[in-house]
Amino acid sequence: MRLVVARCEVDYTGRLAAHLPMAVRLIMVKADGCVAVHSDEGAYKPLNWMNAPNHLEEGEGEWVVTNRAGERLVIRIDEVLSDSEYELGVAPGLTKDMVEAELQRLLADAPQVIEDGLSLLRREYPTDVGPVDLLCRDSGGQVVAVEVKRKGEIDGVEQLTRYLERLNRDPGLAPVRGILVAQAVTPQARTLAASRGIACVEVDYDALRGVEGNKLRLF
Amino acid sequence: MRLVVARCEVDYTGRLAAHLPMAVRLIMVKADGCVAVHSDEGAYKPLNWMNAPNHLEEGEGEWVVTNRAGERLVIRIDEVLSDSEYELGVAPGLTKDMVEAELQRLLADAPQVIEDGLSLLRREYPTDVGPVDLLCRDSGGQVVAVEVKRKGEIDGVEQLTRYLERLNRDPGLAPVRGILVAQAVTPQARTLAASRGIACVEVDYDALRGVEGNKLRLF
DNA sequence: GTGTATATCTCGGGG
DNA sequence: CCCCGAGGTATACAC
Repeated sequence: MRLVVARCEVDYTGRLAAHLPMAVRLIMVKADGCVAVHSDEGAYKPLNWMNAPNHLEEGEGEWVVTNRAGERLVIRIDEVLSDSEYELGVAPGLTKDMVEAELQRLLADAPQVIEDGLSLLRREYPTDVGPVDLLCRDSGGQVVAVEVKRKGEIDGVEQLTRYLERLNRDPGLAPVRGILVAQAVTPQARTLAASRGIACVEVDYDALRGVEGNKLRLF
Repeated sequence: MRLVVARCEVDYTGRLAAHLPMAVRLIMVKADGCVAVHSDEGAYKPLNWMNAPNHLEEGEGEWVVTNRAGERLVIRIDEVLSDSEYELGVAPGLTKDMVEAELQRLLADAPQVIEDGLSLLRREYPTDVGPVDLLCRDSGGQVVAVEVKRKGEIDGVEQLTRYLERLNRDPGLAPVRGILVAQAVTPQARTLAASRGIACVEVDYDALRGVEGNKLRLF
């Protein structure tokens, strides 16, 4: 990884046009060739960047980074304050817990938490507008499509609505009703869901995780 | 900005739990106090991070960053390979062109490009499910809701559908029809739109920009 | 490759 | 503060 601290000016043209006036910034060039320009605030987003794969041409006081899509990042360098290279080597990857996939798995193992008598037919049931998180059958035999979210917002209601629209065209499944399951559902999402006959259920994932959750809470 | 290259191990607990095994990585600490851990690939996303405002406690071989929300980033440092500080100073911000806001402005000035005879009633017309990009009237006097996107995809159709649902409850406006305007509309979005009576219009933004566009193409 | 869903999304605006 | 919408979103995954 190469780290250059320099007074520079940056222009990006591609999906949009962006200009960054002359100032001291950090330029990162990583082992995969990607380039990022950072200011002294904001942990997450670089001001400008160009992902790998790309082509970096380092000229006199001007770097030009281009990619296959015709995007172009031009860094005009006024003064280099520091320029160092570090060998980071291959890094083992990041592991994550408690993302939606795990919540979905926990709910798939215990659908009765969502509604008494609910049983799982299939996870990730495919439709032509995307996969339904959980396809279930209720105690009365009706098919139920369940959309799992950490936070229940409007998007989740829209998504579930699209699935129901498709599922209800299948005579072998219809009539299908929908349930949005989340830790918390926003009032707007709840309203929209109600207007479309979609139920909202809030579940306590900490409780759901049970023993696994106990381990996590020790942190 | 402080740049530390170190062999370290990182754990984040908060919205989820994430673990990053021991390896050499770059730790950035910016002037606003935010912390980011980068590997040697991927321009955009840090592996782990904690935005400002936060509290950084630097102990013996272990940094602990916490924030108000109770999130916690623990960096266990095995070996420091480099540790340097740079004064970047205040930086002027990034300016952008050609984002949706500008496209919307251009279309607001020339609604006839969308459809012959179309005239603008209001930009950002407010509804209780969000603002409609352009509310127009067509040559026959009917009200038309226009959703502007750079790329026309399914969520644009959903968004417009929500607006139409509300607008058509207003007897002073109904019946309102919808048009999705974009540089390109995906077949899926087009199909969904058709099934809901929503028209799709593709416009050439380069032509729309006219003189401004000529300037941009000189890059 | 396109299309779809997720993200510790981030970031900004409005009520 | 929550909610919504946009992003050069990035990233993973299925078709």
